[in-house]
Parts: sequence; C-alpha cells; structure tokens
Amino acid sequence: MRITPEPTMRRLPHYLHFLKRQLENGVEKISSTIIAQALSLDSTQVRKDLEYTGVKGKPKTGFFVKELIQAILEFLTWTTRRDAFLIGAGNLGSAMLGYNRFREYGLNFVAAFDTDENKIGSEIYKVPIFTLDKIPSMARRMNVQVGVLTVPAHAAQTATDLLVEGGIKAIWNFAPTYVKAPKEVVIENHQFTESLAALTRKMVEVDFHLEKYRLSNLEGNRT
Amino acid sequence: MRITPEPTMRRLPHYLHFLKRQLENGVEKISSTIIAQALSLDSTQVRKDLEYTGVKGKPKTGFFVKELIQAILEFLTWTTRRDAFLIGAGNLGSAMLGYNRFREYGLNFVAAFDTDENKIGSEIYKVPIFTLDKIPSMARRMNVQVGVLTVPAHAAQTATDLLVEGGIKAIWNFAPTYVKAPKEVVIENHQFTESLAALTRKMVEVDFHLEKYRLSNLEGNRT
DNA sequence: TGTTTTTAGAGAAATTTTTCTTCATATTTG
DNA sequence: CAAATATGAAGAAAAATTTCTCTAAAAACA
Repeated sequence: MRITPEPTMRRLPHYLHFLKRQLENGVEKISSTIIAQALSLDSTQVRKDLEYTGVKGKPKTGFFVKELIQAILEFLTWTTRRDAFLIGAGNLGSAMLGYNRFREYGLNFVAAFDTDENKIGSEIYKVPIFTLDKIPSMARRMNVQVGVLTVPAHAAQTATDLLVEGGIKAIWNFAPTYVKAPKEVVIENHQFTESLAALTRKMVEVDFHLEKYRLSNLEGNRT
Repeated sequence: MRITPEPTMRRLPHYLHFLKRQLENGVEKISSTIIAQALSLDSTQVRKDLEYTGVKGKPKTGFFVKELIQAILEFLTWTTRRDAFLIGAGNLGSAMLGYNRFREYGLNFVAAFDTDENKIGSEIYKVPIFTLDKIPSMARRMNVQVGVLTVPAHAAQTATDLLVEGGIKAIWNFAPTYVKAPKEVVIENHQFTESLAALTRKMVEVDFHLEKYRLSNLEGNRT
C-alpha cells in the first residue's frame, strides 16, 4: 500500500459526485476523457487518480460507472459506518448535526459536547449534548474514532487533548487554529481562512496579470 | 509579481492567527524558528512563505510581529473591504451571515439570495434576502466582487452563471460540486468532502503503516 | 476481415513545492 | 573589542506532483 498523494485524495470525492449524477442519468460506461472534460481536469490525471482505487478501465470503452463509484467509496472507506463526536454545538456545530448527508460518507454523530450549561442534557437533531469532561471515558466505551472540532480557537487544544485521551484516531478540525496531537492521530484541518486567503490573493494576481496581458496586447497592436 | 504557490497562500492565515495571539501576549519580535515550532512546520518553509509578503527579518532578531501581521494582511488584501453576495440562505448560508468575524478578513455581506419565497424580503442578521434573478443587475450596480455559493449542488451552476453575468470577479464555492466560469473569474472551492476524503483515507493508511511498523518490530525482536 | 480511430496504461519529462546547505550579519557574551 | 551563536537570505538539491508521449488494445466502420 503506497501512500496516496494528498491532491488525489481531494479530487476523488469530486469524481464520485460526478459519477453518481451520471448514473442517475442512466450512463453506464464512461471514459477518463469525459470525466476530465466535465471537471476541467487533465485526462491523464484522472486516470492516475483512479488507478489508486484499483479499478481498471478498458481501452475504447472506459470505466463502468457503478464499478468506479464502488471502488472510490471503498477506497475512501465510506462504505463502513464511522461513529463520531462533535465538540462545540454552536452555530456551525449545530448545522453539522443537522446535515443528514454525512451518512453517505459513513460519518455518524453519536454525541456532541459543549460548555454551555443550557445545552447539556438536551438534544440537537436527536444527538445528545454532554459536558466536555465526559469525552475520554465515552470515547473509549463507545469506541468512537473520529472527533469533529467546531469550537472557538482558544478551546481547540483542550478539546483535542480530551479526544486523544479517549483514544480517538482522527480529528477533523474546523477551529481557526492548528492543534497538536501524537503523530498516529490523523488531523485534518478544514479552515475557511485557508481558502479565503487563496481567493483574495488570487483576485489580486489575476487582476495584475490581466492588466499585463492587456498592456502587452496594446504593445503588440502598436508594432 | 510572481504568482504565489497555493500551499503558501494557505499557510499564511495560520501564521497570521498565531502572530495575532503572540501580539496579544506582548511578544514584539519573533523568529521563523519559533513560528515553525509552534505550527509544526519547517523553519525554512516559514521564511520562504513570509518572503512572498515582502517583509525582511533581521539575523539574530527575527521579525517584528506587528510588521509581519500588517504585511500578511496587506498581501492577502484583507485590509480593504470587499462586498459580497451570499447565494443560498439555508443552514450553512445563515450561519455564515451570522459569523461576524468575516469583517476581519475584509469580507462584507451586503445581500443574500434564495429561492424560498418565505425568505424573500426578510433579513437574516440584518442582511436582506432577494430572489436570484436580481443578482446580475444588483451585482453591477453595487460593484460587488465576490459571490459565496451555499446552495445545493444542483443549483450551483445556475447561480454561478448569474454571478458571472453580474461581472463578479471571484466565487467562493461551498456547494459539493465544481462550477464552470470564464478563466478570469477566480473560483475557490471549499468543500468538506475533500478534507473528509483525506481524513478517512489517511486513517486507513496510518493504520496500515502502524501495523507494518509493529510487525517489523516483532521481526526485529525475534532475530 | 482489415483498417482506422479512440482510449487506457505505463513510463518519461517537466513543473512545482519542499528541504537542505552555505554564507553573511546582527546580537550577545566574555 | 573580539569571538561565539543564532538567524535570515539565497540558491541548490531533493521530493512530490502534474503533464506529456508513446504503445497497445478495443471498437467502429468499410
């Protein structure tokens, strides 16, 4: 098992989504060229990515859509249910508990945790809320493997430590800060500031290069 | 102006966040080594990243925290206000309108759009809701540059087209699908399925490699 | 059945990103 | 005031990722 390139892992769900829609439309076979076109990617890259999942395509025929979907789902282990804790039942946290599509990805929230006393003992979308100190014991007892952090930045490390104490295997961090954990714990940061930074910076750079492009065109016209 | 590597752009907000906290704690000068340590990165990488913002550090002293913060903010153009439209005032969309920290990044929601007739004419966190067909004309009139997509997948392309028609410069896409736009429009996808895929796949790979590590250790002990 | 066209697969090449090295310089210490 | 030390800068090297190129297989069509 070679390790999968990060960019490949991130592209796979996009293939999956596209393929599911194709299947709904009755498409049974599909070529890497078509996939690439639809997602504005290079067809070689699509093939390279799909190679990791183990599926084989046939020249001139392409891939079987159903087979491909299944292969991606299994590669990402989205076919098996994975129980998860949510830490921080605020704005974003509640929205996540209410998002029932997570099941499609195998993610199943079994409990949420918060410091707000008014929330303790209640339920949000049928998920019960507990105090944070319950995390370690409950995680061990219920064998929960994933912790989702939707807490403010200052509370992120404490929550992480509790999850690690509970023997959690992966942390999906939505708090706007890095957290530290032993290296065998998978940490996946999902911060909107990252993509916002890319967005705003690219706006400047695109502007600049369009400007340059326009200028060089003018020069070109002049000569 | 050389173009900035994607990973660099994504790391900058993390430096920013860390530096802000340092400043709060009264730290005035900081070295790339310290930053690297705090964020579990390589110090050379930190220096390379910071280089893009144009700041210069002094040997043995490091960087001035205030100066660094300012440089990053300006590099990301987060010091100037940028008006934005939000398309899709559902669960996630409402949460975003309510998140008042966006101001810190220069992002300012001036209007939201939805298809739900009950929402039209009302306000969410003081932001008025309109029908989608108003997008092009309003975007032009108000000179709005950013469109934030928090619609279901099937509505994403239509919304994108309307934004493009309105002369928008960048689209921040939270819908679980790719959208197409002319190449001068910056599109930044921010999909949780991407990081979830990375998370779940890494869990398997870490498991596998830990197992291998354990096995090779056993063998090592045997000989 | 033979020829042409399309496409997957494999590996090479190019590009991008990260890591490593060396060097000059500012600060600290004796 | 000189030596030691930590640090940033610059560029080289290495690693990772993407793109390109070629070959062979399958399908379409004559």
